[in-house]
Amino acid sequence: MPAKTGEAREPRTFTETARREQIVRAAVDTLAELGYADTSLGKIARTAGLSSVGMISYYFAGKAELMSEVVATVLATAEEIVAPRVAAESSAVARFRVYVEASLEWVAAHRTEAVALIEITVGSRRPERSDDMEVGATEIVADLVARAQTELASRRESSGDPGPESIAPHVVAVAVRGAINGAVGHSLRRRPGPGADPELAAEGARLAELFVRGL
Amino acid sequence: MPAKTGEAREPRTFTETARREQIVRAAVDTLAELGYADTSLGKIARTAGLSSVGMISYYFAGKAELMSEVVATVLATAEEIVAPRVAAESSAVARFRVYVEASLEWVAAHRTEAVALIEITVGSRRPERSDDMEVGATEIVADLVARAQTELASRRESSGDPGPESIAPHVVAVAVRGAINGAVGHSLRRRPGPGADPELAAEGARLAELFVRGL
Amino acid sequence: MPAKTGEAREPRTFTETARREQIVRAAVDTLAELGYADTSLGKIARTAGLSSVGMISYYFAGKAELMSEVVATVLATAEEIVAPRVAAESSAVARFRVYVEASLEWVAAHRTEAVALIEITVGSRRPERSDDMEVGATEIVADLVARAQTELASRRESSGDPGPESIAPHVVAVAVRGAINGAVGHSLRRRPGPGADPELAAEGARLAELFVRGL
Amino acid sequence: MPAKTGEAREPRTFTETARREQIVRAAVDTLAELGYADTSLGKIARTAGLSSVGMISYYFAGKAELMSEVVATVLATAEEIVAPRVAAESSAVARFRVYVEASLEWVAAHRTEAVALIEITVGSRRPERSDDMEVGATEIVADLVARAQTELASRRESSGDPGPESIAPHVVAVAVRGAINGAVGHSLRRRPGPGADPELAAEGARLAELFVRGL
DNA sequence: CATGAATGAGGATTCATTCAT
DNA sequence: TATGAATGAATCCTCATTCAT
Repeated sequence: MPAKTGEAREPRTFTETARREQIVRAAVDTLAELGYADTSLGKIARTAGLSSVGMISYYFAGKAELMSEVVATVLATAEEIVAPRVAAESSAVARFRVYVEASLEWVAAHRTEAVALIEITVGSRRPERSDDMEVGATEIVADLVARAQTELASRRESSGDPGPESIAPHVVAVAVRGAINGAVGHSLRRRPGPGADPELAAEGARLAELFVRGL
Repeated sequence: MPAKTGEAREPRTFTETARREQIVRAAVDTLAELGYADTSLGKIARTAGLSSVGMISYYFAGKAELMSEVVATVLATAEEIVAPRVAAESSAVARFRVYVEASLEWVAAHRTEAVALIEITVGSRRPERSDDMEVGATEIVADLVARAQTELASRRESSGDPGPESIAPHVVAVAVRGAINGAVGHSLRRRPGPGADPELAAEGARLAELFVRGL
Repeated sequence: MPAKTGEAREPRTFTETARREQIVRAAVDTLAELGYADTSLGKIARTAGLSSVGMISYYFAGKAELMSEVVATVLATAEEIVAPRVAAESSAVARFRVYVEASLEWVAAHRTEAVALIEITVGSRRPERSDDMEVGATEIVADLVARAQTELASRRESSGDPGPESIAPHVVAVAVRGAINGAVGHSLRRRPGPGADPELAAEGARLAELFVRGL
Repeated sequence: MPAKTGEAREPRTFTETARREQIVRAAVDTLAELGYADTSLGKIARTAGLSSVGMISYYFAGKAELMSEVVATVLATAEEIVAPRVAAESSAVARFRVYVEASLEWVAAHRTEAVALIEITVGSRRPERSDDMEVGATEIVADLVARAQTELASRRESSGDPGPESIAPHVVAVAVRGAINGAVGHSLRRRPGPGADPELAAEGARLAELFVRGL
């Protein structure tokens, strides 16, 4: 009975950690391939090369916990890529631009993970931390947007150009997040199956430019 | 033996049409409430007030056909709203702007249908006409974008202002579609349950402005 | 989706009623043969001669509902036997005596049902109406005891004999119920397997006499 | 490789004995709390604070052996209390009376153990020594009853009072055992959860009086 | 001594579909 | 037209047991 996660941080043995990772990876693949509705523990077990479905139940307290772990794991890898690149920029506008670019690059390189994330977010009604994730992401973007707008406004002010009125950061943030997710879906429709999509990465700069102009 | 297909256009009697509509409506409600994964024919039947599941099987060849019908029906009502408003505009930029506004207005007024649509699109991997729908919608938007960009370019040319380079219409289109769908998801997270979301409608103009600036 | 019982009194078709009875009967037999812990829907289905376990789920909302139905059904047949015989007596002491005798006669003739009842009562922690049943039965007996004691007291009073102090009706009632259930268990240990136990019926009069003396 | 049997009387090391006791205690608690049907080795292990289920399998040959041990252990403690008190009495009637009182006192003080015992006896059909135990107990009581009846008869004879006919000792014994077990069940229904039930102890004298009158 | 890994069977339940009426 | 009966697969999960370390 190892699992039980969420409550206490029990020490994890090596094999347990390895197995959990293996299962999470298989879950990601299965979600991306079949969609949330057709993803069952049995299919995941088969994908993982496990003989019994019970093995998953042995390492995870239930389907919900597995899905939560998938969300947490995938989000962590995404943040690992995006966050430092954003932090490295010195101007607010650059930070916003890099967020969009880096997000699309991550999504291009980890399309499978991105699809899995979206599947869980949309497919599952019970909030398994995935709602929080989209909410959290949107708030982060809204903050980036607000700062970029302030920066732009002060630049214009010094040049005597009033410029157009700012669009509510929150609206821009929702649009940005939607555009990123939409790009993933579009990519999957254009080029089904697993693997990266270089075209997607190339869209990053253009998408960033699109939104920067809109600020 | 009525239904059975979506291909052969058999004449439909009155009660048959009524029943199908009733079932489709129940399917939409159920999808929006429970999500694709938890939507079963049984649940739909209960929502519809039908005592037997067999009734659905009687009018629809299978779950897939019902889902296809849901997609088709919902899409039709959306187009009914958006298309004429777009057509009524005289300039290409106005048409693009109105597309975004009208889309968000429809989505605000028919949130349940919009959610059902997204659920089917994302939740199920078997293409039940919903992929075609998103592909088609994106193409339409791309066309609107391209024409608006041309119009803007010719205006600038006549004023001697070269202006910034245009962003690939296709990229903009994907972003627009994604932003619209994202707004729906966000609205649902912000205000769960059925019913319209006025806040959503109010975002339309701002979202449109955002993208027009980006053109 | 016929079942759903407990909430509304839906009309029952003939086959449905018949099937439910068949399943309840099989459940009683299985409970008596294997004990609560080893009684599964699968075993019940096999006993009932049903090919699929799903059939039970089709007619009962769940295992709990089936168990409740078993309790209700068995209790009803017991009451049908015992209640009128008790009511037919004119004196309170006779009513108490007949309650014990009739109870043991029912238990002797329907040993299987009696065992099933005890199995559910003891084996299941969630109160599926079976706790209420034992509580209710005990209260009824306590009432019979109290009235019989009053009657005996008034008889003694008229003869000038004070007699011994009365034992709390509630204690007697618990003892009576326990003795009846204990007799069932003992009978099963003495003569395992299904079928009636005439010896048990014969014990009724003696058991009744035992408790009447104790009043 | 210690346990493995209940037959061979291998010498037990200290830790082994301690572990077995710990597990048995946990089994008793779990049985009383969840009932036989919901008691699994896993639950017992958790109750015992053991991290692995395998630990139980290491010390007991199987679930059956553990249950047998539970029965044996609990019975031993009960006998330890009841037997000497019975033996201390000089008259047969007093011995019978004290048996009932002491039994209820033990049951009141060790309600958890008593419930566990009943759970195993009733819940499981495979005779795990628990049948023998109830059979044996009944025989002991029957003997006490017979001797008490003889004693009473000889007393009456010397006073010239024929008195009522004796009730078969065996019937009385079954009733007594049933009443004791019934009192436990009733106590649990009245006051769920673990811990002693003083009310139960108080019933002992009244229950004893009830049966003595009946002799 | 003790643990954790692994397995395979069996648990209840839900579901889409077919069929007879 | 419509209903309810029936089926069998598939779902998630729990369990007792065995095994290697």
